Amino acid sequence: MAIFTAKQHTMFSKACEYAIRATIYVAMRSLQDQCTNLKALAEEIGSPVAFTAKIMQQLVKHNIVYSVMGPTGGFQIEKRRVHKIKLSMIVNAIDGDAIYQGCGLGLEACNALEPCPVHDKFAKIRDDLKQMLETTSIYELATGLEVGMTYLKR
Amino acid sequence: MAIFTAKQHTMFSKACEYAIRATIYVAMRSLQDQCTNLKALAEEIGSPVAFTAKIMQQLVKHNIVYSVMGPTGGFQIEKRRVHKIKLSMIVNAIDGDAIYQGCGLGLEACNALEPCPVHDKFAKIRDDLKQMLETTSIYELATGLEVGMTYLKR
DNA sequence: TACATATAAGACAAAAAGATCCTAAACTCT
DNA sequence: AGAGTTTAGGATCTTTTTGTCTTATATGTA
Ligand code: FES
Ligand code: FES
Repeated sequence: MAIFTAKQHTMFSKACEYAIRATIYVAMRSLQDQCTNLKALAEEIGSPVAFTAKIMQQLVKHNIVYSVMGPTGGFQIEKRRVHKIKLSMIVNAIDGDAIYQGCGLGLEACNALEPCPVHDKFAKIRDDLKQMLETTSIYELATGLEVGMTYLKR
Repeated sequence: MAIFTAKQHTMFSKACEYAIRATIYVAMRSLQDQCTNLKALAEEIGSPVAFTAKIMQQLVKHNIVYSVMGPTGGFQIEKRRVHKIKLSMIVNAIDGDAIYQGCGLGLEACNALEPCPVHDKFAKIRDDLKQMLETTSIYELATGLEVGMTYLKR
């Protein structure tokens, strides 16, 4: 029937996954005063080039990275801003805030006064996720990548 | 452009949200030795009837609930099984296990030996979520609903 | 200035998710 | 047995997500 087969719902959308990977890579390059062009970026994070272009446009609009057109152009982040960019900013720009603010069972809004059955248990996880996303900077993620301890593709 | 506008990626798919709400409601009714028919169920959890039918079919296939056809028929759970049904069983049946087993950045598989940049921070959240889903029974969620402390729709 | 190269933007296409509809099969009750 | 009710299952439709392609715009260099 092709419905309900081999689904794999993930924490973030594909677009958001690419966005986070892209930002980390651009950040690492930016810390070395290097601009990153689209083709190289997509290659390094293992994402489809044209789709990545769309995502980068969004990140530019949300002031997460800036872009330079023309030869030698590409995407970059001001060095002094790298540590100010948190994961939550990227997730919010691409996926919205439902993952760390919304009701786990999809009710109109999470409301502790009229909680859904999973509210207490879910809110704990969700708040931890929110805390993690809001405190984790791209800087710390980029440095791990720079020293070869972490990977952006398999 | 209609792309990248007002997205709200959630923890679970819509189908999974309905599945969890439905199972909790059917469980509550089952604890009162009552069968629940599709129309009433969809009404109580605020879900589209036909779509809910598809979801219930999946839950039946995965032995989470059983169904009875014909008048006085509907969905039910054996009383003694209610406490054995964990949230993880429903999530796994509908959304798969990626949410609590997969890599947060969408890499082929989560691998601590070749971790993605967010692995350490993400694994902590994900393992807490897994633990929560695997230990939370539908029984405890249904009892809160029964005494009117929790709600399945707004 | 001309040319090459890079991103921006919009249209378009394919696949998956979300939702509906219709017919078949099972069951209850008269 | 027959009528009415309820779930099962397949086909179909719509919307969103994912992804591609083509053209415009900006910029560095000869
Ligand atoms: S009401 Fe559902 S998570 Fe708070
Ligand atoms: S490798 Fe990405 S979460 Fe483990």
